[in-house]
Amino acid sequence: MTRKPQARTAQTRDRLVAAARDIVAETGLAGLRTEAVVARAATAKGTFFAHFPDKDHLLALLLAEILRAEVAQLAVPASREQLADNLDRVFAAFSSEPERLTLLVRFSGPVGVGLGIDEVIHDVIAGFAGGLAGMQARGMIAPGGDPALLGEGLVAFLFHAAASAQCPLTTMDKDAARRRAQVLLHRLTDALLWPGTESAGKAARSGG
Amino acid sequence: MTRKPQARTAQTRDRLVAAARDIVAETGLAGLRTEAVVARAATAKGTFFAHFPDKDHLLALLLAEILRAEVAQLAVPASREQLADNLDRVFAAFSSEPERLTLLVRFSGPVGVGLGIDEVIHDVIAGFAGGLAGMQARGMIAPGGDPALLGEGLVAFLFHAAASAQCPLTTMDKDAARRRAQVLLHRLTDALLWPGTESAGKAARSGG
DNA sequence: TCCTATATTTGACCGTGGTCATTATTAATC
DNA sequence: GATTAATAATGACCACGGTCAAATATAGGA
Repeated sequence: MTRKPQARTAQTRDRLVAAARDIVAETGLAGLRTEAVVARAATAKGTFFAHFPDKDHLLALLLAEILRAEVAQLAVPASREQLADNLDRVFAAFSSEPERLTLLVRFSGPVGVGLGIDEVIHDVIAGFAGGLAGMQARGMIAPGGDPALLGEGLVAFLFHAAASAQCPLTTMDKDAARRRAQVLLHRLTDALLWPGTESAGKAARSGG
Repeated sequence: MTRKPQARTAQTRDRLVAAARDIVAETGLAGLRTEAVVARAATAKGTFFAHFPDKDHLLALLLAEILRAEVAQLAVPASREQLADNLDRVFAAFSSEPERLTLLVRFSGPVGVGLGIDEVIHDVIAGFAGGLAGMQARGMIAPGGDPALLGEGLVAFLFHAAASAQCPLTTMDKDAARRRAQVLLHRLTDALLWPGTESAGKAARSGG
C-alpha cells in the first residue's frame, strides 16, 4: 500500500534547496557542485538524486526563483520606451549567465512544468501582452494582432537574441556581442509591432 | 619559431571526424562517446582534445553537415504554402533530436564561427529572405518589412517553437507537443508576415 | 645524414554527475 | 509496545568528459 510521505522528506528537500540557493548566490549557476550541495545540506549524494532527477532540475528551480525576483518588478509597459526597456531587462535576465539560456531552452517546454520556469515565461508573456493590449487600444501599435500572440513573439525574439549573444568569456568583446543582439531584438520587435517602420522605433528610443 | 603543420595532423583529424560521423549515424548525436570515437579512429583520448576544444565542438561540426544535407534541398518558397512547408521542414531538422537544439543555441552565436552552424543558419535565413523578397514584390505579404529581417524573425520563431516542443521521451505524447509547437510557429509567422490575418493562413494551409 | 626545436600523440589520471544494493527510519496495524 | 511493510537515506561504485607531463615523430637547417 502507498503511505503518506514521512515528515523528514520535506525537511531534507528544503535543506538541499537552501544549500543550493546559497551556493548559487556565491558562485553562480555554473559553479554549483552536487558534492558541495550535499555537504552543506549534510546528506549523502544519493539523497540528492532521490529528490531531483538530475542537477539541472534543481538549477531550473533556482533559476525560476531568480528570474521571478528580477522580472516581478517590471511595470506593464504603456509606451514604446517602456516596452523597449522591459525587453532589455528581460533580455539581460535571460542571458546574464550562459547557463541560464541553456536551462530556459531545456525547461521552457512541457519538461519544465512544476519547476516554475514555465510560469516565469508565462508571466513575462502575459506582461507584454497586457501592455500591448493597452497600447493597441490606444492605437500605438499596428492593429489586428492578438496581444497574447504578439507577446509570445517578443519572447521568441528574446531567446533568439540571447542565443545570438552567446560568446565564450575569453574571446572577443562580450558587450559588443550583447549590444549587437540587442539591436537585432529591437529591430525584430519593430517589424512585428510597427511593420514598415523599423527605423522609427530606434529613433524614438534614442531620444529618451 | 612556428613551423608548418605536419602532414599527419590532417589525417588524424579526418580519422576522428570520420569515426564520429559513423557513430552519430548509428546512435544519434546523444549516443556519441569520446572513448568510442578514439577507439574507432585508433588514437588516444588526449589526441581528441588536441584537435577539438570539447566534444560539443565536434558534434556541432557534424550537426552542421547533417543540417546542410537536410536543408539544402529546400526550394526558395514562392507561395504561402511553400513557405509553411519549408518552416515545417526546418523545424523538424532543428528539433528531431533534443541535442540538436542545445547545440544550435550554444553555437549559433559568435562561438560557432568556423564550425558551420553559423553558415547553416545564415543559409536558412537567406532562403526565407529570398522567398519573402519575391513574395513581397508580388504583394503576397505585408509590405514595408526588410526581407532579411523577416527571415531572421522566422528563424527566431523556429527556435522558440522547437524549445516549446522539448519533451522527455518518457512522459506525454511527443507528437502532441510537437504539433502544438508547430501551430504556434505558424500563428507567429502569420502575425509577422500577414498582420491581422492569423487564421487566414491556417485556413489556406489546411486546404492544401 | 644527423641534430634539434617544434609539433603531435599518448594514456594514466582526475573531477563530477549519476546509480543502486544495502541499511536505517517511520507510519500503520495489532 | 512490538511487528511489519513501505519510505527514505547512505556511500561505495561507475561512466564519461576532460587534463597534462612525458614520450614520440617530424620539419628544417647544418
